[in-house]
Amino acid sequence: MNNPESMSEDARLSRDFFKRNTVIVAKDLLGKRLVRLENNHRLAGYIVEAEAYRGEEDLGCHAHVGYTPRTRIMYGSAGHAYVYFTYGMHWMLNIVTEQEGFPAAVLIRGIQPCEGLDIISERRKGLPINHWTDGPAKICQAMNINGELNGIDLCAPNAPLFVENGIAGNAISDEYIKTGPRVGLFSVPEPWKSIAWRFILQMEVSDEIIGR
DNA sequence: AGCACGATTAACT
DNA sequence: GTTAATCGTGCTC
Repeated sequence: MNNPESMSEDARLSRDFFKRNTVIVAKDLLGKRLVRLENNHRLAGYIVEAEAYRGEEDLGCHAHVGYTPRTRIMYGSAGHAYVYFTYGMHWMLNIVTEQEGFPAAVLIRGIQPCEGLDIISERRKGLPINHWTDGPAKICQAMNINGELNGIDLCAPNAPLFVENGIAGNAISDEYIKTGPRVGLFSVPEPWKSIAWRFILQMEVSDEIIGR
């Protein structure tokens, strides 16, 4: 990471980035670029909202039930995709974090599209641009992310899905980051229901801001 | 084998 | 603000 070449703004995030405390990773993912390659298309968007789900202790985390076929991926090594199906119709994208054996992941809840807008608009037909990718299942619809990508390594050289260092290694100032309770945990006991592990980027991400 | 519920979304009143 | 859509997962019988 000390090599200037690896700090270029388009560098893919390494496994070391994800292999840290989940709450920190969730916050640090704000402003990074989520990239999806399919066929000859490149779709991308800046991550503007993310949530941390951390360990069996966290009663909001799927892994609170322990190691099952569904939670298996979260127990694996960092930087892998945990894609799951819910409400009978929606896919959700998470990125596995922390040490192997400790189940945790970051849920990607919102992105600001920046590449492949024609395809994204086609897939989100009829809806206004600000509602194309402002929810976890909407991102998966827009980027064609489904169970086939569950368990893939986002740090592999040929990965069809990965995250790029959108802001050239610079952290975003806390004044632009809003925190709050995670969404949708209706029957989860406290303190997990209210813990402020949701992170939202409050500013519009522009090429100027990220120094391109 | 059956059941309750879900890290949601879109359409509607 | 309310609600239907729709099915995998984990738990109980």
